[in-house]
Amino acid sequence: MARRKSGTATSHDVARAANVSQALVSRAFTGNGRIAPKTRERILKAAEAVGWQPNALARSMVTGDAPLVAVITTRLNFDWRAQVLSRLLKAIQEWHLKPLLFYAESDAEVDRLLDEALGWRARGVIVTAGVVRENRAAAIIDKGQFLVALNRPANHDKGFSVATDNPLGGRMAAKLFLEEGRQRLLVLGGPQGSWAPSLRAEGFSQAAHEAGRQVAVWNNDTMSTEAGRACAGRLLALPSAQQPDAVFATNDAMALGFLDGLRGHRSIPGDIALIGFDNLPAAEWAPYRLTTFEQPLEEMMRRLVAHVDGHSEEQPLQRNGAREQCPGLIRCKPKLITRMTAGKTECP
Amino acid sequence: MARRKSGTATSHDVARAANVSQALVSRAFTGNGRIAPKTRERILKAAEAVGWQPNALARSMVTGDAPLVAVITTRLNFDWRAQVLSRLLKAIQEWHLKPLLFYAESDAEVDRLLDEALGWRARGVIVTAGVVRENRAAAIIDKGQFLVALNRPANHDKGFSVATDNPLGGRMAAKLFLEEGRQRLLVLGGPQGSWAPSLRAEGFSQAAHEAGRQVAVWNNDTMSTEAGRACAGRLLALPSAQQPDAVFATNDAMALGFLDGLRGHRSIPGDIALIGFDNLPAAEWAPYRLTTFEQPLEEMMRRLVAHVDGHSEEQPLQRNGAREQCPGLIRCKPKLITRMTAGKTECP
DNA sequence: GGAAGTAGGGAATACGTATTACCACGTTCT
DNA sequence: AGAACGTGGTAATACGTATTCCCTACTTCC
Repeated sequence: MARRKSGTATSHDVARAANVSQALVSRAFTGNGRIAPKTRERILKAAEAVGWQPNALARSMVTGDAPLVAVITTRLNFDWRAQVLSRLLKAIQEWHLKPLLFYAESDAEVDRLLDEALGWRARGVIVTAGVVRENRAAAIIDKGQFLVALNRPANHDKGFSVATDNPLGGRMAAKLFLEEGRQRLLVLGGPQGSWAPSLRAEGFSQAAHEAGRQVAVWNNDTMSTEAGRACAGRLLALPSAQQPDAVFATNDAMALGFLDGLRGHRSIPGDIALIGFDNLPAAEWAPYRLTTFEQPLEEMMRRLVAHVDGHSEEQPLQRNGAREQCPGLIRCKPKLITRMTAGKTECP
Repeated sequence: MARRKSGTATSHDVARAANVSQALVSRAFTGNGRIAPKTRERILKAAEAVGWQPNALARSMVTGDAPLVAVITTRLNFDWRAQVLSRLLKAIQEWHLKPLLFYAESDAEVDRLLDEALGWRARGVIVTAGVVRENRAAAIIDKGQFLVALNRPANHDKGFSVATDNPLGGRMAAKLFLEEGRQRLLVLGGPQGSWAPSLRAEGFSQAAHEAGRQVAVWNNDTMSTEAGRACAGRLLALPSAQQPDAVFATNDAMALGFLDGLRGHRSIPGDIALIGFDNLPAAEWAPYRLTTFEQPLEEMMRRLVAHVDGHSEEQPLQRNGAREQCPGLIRCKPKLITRMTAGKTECP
């Protein structure tokens, strides 16, 4: 199990090479104590020669603070996750923190991974996949670390959750359909108990109900393109009087598959209008031209990292107590990207 | 800068709570020394009560071995990178290592990030983006750490490179076109000096030349869908006598954009056959049905991690000295996925 | 010219854990 | 019964760095 015990140089080696004490080597690299510029220069050169640089582990131990952030993620198969992770990594890097990644195949693994993350004494944990059980959330926060959940509940009073304003997105989609005069509304939802997709569907349904329209909801366990294609088949099998003329897919993957399933059978947006969610790159490709919502990833990451760094004195844009049951929730407004599948005045 | 100095519990606290020495607490968690099962149980319970678990940093320091792997990555915008990273993270996790991610926006940043990675005394570095300069590679390997490059050269005698057999893929594509009787061949290449795309293009050209065919190569700086679409426009503007009837795109992103650019103007594969590389999820979507090469990611990751863990006694499948100038190169065979755009007997 | 102050640098210690050396005690074998 | 041995545990030390406290020598000011 144990590897090399001492192959690498230490600050003492550098000290010896530069004819100074080890303390000075440390000072040369941290810039904390008093040191003459000339000797500092000499030490840096000696370190270069020896091929040494500060051991981040030892440094973290003595300062009692490791510049690490744990990030819980999962398979990057749905593209959206890749978009999130990409910008998250960039934001973390710009904050001069190091992301330690934990890959959770299932929600059940999250607990164990959180424990491992705690073991590294990271500044905190960013959860982009899975569910954080309340007692685990408490364990993290009670130790003074932070907990940030992305598009999911933090499950703790002092937890922090950054999310798109999902209900608002749903309401906006419904509003657009109603303005177009659509009558029979359908939602392609996520799994039972999911957070973001359910809130999108709820917002949509609520706005539709207020306008006196009924809404059908079809839940999907995977939210994949395959699921979207299956929904298209299900729709085509319906008696024509019951067929929806407007569909709100709670993510783009489903919307794209749905479009493919309808291709050749229905005209879009003539027969059926469609709105997605996420604005994946593929949404603007020629065969799709999908009207969808862009989540303000830049803003979300900014707010997230701000909280990470203890700047949690943020003014939450909107807090609402009852419905989403998450005190530390920051919601960012989604932006409608209008393309061909909905919202355009029907062109010749 | 400095955070909490001592908020968290230590093994001494646990020892006190369980009425034992600190050494026993350590033994209870590592299972290394002799300890009575009964007291071990008691200690574990005490730790649970105190809310303590081993400090991975301190542990790494004393054992002289941190179970960390540095991973250099970049923007996950081209989907392919997401596929790679996803499986890489999974493989690393299964190996009980922790991936420390470094995000490089440009090749120039890689040097600095490698230094940071060295600072964490990781077991080694996995490079999936950017270029490793030779002196940096040497710095890593001379310290006894490993260096693995994915689909790029390791730039060091003892470096290790896991890649698809890119030239083979190119040759296979050319062979398929030739069997179909295609006459005018075009390659959508990558940037000047790129590694994998260039090898694919070279393999293709070489096989074509052996059969007496000429090959045009169009280089693309970004290899994005937009670049592919631009190439389609360029092709359509050509005099019809010069228009290619077979195109090998060195990645799927370009192939997909190329298809979109041709849509409505040319019939595929009647007028033009097309082969891509990577087998992105979108390649099998209804509007594309792209014939392409799947890279054996599972195998690549397995070999990669095997090397990471010091099992570098691997028998390289194929080593070739001269052409690719990389002694520790492992090449895995790409797999042709035949769909509509090439290789099918043209169906009614 | 002496006193006060300051800059530069060294010795020692702490961080939290794993591990080695060592000790006490009970067991087994002759 | 005495010796050899195994078991369960403790004290002390090392890992590599940051930091505190202290000392020396040099500057500056009256």
